[in-house]
Amino acid sequence: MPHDTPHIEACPGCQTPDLAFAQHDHGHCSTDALSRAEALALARGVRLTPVRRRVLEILLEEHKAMGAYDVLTRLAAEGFGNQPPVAYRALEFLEDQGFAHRIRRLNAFTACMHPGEDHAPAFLICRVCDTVAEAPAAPVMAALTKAATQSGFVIERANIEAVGLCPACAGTA
Amino acid sequence: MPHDTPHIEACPGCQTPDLAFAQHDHGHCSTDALSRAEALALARGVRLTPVRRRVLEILLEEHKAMGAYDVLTRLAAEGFGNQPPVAYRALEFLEDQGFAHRIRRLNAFTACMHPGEDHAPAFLICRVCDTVAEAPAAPVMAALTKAATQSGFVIERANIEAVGLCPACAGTA
DNA sequence: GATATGTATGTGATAATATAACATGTCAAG
DNA sequence: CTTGACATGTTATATTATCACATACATATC
Repeated sequence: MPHDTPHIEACPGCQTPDLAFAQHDHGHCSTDALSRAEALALARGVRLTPVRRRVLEILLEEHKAMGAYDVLTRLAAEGFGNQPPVAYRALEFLEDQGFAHRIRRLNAFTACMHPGEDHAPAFLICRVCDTVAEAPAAPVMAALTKAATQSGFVIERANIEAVGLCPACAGTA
Repeated sequence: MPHDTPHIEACPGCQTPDLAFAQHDHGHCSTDALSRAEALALARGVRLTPVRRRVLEILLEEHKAMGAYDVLTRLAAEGFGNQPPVAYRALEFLEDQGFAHRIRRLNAFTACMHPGEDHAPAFLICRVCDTVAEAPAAPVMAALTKAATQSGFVIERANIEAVGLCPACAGTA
């Protein structure tokens, strides 16, 4: 494990969804997520190749969601392929591995801030500044699972996305 | 009110998400939703024009989600316009009025089964038979709102969509 | 080291989804 | 009967996503 200092101590803010909205040491935030992804890939025997790694880095630059074509533009500028499948494949890999999430509402992707932590995330999307935060959604999923179970429905995957105003933008308005 | 017999008595199954999954009097189910929409449109002073009404009828035919282009094909065959905006505008109107819902996961639309009831729906999407059910999501929304509020985030709209197996398809497998 | 095998990437083409912009038509108020 | 607001039609185009096939690269085996 590359984490001799527990994540919770190194970056307390990372435990809360406030993180994305508040000022924080984003450098740590992103390098931590990246090193976690690297460790997980190693452990799982999957390859975090240059394109895949670069896409993750790009997604990690900001707490925003990026469209596949935005990612592709960046990749192309850096000498990777410039056709859509290049971006979509890398993004699909990252999503499969839980290193990134797809935000259906935005037709876009965002880096996972807690790779490997087996979380059921809900996304809080600020419609003003476009910041996307992962909120802890265990209680939300529990309620959803309960409702589904009552109908005999078996949930395999769920996406929970909320659009609204982040603290900063709500304050300004 | 066009509902002298309460909906709950006329169609007990309609109060539960089981509805969409179970055998039921779908004729009642759909004419009821349609007449509710008509009444609401009248009350609100908005116009349920021929195209809009027809799109709602089409969506009401089944408990499935339809893509805008599928709707458009049907409209065109019936003498309405055959360009995408025709379908998208009608669908947008229906969604704005709460007569239909957009399922982001499927890039598709489904009729609302409880128009006017001010519900926060969660959708249960069967990946085998494509049935889409509206589950009561008040507890889910409550949990989500709570999580958001703790971060100072103000939710304006949310979409909650789950993919999995409906009772029938889960039984078969 | 040569080579077979699976996986990853590159590329061209195209499919599927969605919107912009503007012209025309319709309805109801004044 | 005209005006203004809303609705529809149509052309064009933007955006998002996938298919199909060729090439390259890693690693396991001989």
